[in-house]
Amino acid sequence: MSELKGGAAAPVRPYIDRDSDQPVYVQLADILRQQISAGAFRPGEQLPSEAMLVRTYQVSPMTVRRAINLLTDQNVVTTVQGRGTFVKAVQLGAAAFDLSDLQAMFSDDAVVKLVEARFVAADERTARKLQIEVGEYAIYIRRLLLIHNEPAFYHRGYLIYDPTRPIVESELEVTVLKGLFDGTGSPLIKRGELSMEAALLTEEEAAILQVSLPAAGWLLEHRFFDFDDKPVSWGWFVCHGDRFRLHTKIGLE
Amino acid sequence: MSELKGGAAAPVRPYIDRDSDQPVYVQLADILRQQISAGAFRPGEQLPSEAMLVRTYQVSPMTVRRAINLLTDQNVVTTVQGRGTFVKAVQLGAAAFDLSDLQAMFSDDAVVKLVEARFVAADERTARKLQIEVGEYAIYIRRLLLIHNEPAFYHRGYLIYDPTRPIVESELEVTVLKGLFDGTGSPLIKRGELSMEAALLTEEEAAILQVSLPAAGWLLEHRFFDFDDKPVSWGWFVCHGDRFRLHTKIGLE
DNA sequence: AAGTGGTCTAGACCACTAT
DNA sequence: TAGTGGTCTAGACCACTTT
Repeated sequence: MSELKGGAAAPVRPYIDRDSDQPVYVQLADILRQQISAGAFRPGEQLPSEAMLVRTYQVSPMTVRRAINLLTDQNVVTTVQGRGTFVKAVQLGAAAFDLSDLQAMFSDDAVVKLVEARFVAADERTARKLQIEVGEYAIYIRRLLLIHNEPAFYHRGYLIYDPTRPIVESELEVTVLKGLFDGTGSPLIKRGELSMEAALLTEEEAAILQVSLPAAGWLLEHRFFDFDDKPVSWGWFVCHGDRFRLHTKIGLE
Repeated sequence: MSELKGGAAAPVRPYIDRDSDQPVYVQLADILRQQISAGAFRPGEQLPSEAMLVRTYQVSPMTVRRAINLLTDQNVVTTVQGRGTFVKAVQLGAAAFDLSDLQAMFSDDAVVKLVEARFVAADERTARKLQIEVGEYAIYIRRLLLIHNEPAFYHRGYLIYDPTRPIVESELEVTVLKGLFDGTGSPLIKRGELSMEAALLTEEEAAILQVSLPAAGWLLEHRFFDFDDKPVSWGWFVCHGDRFRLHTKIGLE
């Protein structure tokens, strides 16, 4: 009867199913999101008040609150105290690219080949980044990450050399690179700074990645700190531009 | 007495200030985060149970819940029903780069110069992307974004031509580009797909951006959909690799 | 004054995990 | 069985905005 379009049933029904395995607040958020998506509330427009939603859907104020909070977290609506809840317009600046695609590549058929590992005396920049003295020793490592036997990532980095902390040995292993992505890595690391750049590959980088020049690539610079807030490593992942893209979506659906 | 290190006072006190303007749940989350950051709970270790926190800090279960939820949202802890709450290890794969840096550039001293706008017959790829027929007309626009009078972004794109919807005129304006970033843009757009690539600039791109070849740059491809889920535009922002970097942090602090 | 979102309570009940 | 997180209630009180 109410099937306006003769297709599949609507994925979200406009009422709360008390026996569902989905929490009520998730159901309510889904209902509202679906209504916004269908155009019932346009960007800039006001949603029904929380009190109204409480009456409409017969749930407690706290549950409505949680549903609305979900939508604010998802960048779908904004709330203004004393005024109401409003639908947000799509915002390019809110787009976020995460490294899960990269993570997927690592969990694949990945093999790390250690190209070089040696002690080096820190130059001015390295010393500053690792917060050590110029001329102090650090460990310089170069590694190549092969995926399906093809060179995919070239990693160079400096590691703090501290005989009292056995972080160095483990850092050389494959597992650490993987662990960095999936969170099974060293519990000694407290935080990290990352920055990403698009740049021309150097001759060395192109040679080791087996691409011909000129070529563009990603440079992912990273620095990690321990729980004393002291740097433990600084380096770059380099990857040919053709080898991956970052993807994301904004808005609804 | 309890000043172990004779420095500044600790920024977060290990108790709840009922008169603070910060909500209790935020204060509690801060306390726990600070304790984790200080090494009181290491990655993998278990936090005190919620019941324990209720007793310790004299707050209601719901308030503890909100504090813990904050920390899970911030990727600091994970909860496992029936087992407990555990500190997360730093996870590279969870790193997310957002375009707020880019947004900042747009809100600066930005001027859009319309380079070209004309009707084109859609080729196979354009037709597919805009979900129109091959040979149907679309609008092709090229724009240059100047920041402090320097060419910064080169934007090319195809727009749906639909006389019934006056989206075209407004799309040509500066405000739309800005609005896309800050969310004041068209309320007609429901969602978008974005993808980012590192690539060599073409001769045309390099010329218009006034850089010499070879050069590497960012390609930000975007496609936007209206509330009928029909594509309204498809295009790319191109930018010289030196002109910006993406930054982010993972872990605590 | 009336209406809005924001916080917080003090419990109840449930689902899951360990022992 | 005891302990854990997860949901939900039915209100109270507050801060803010609009009329």
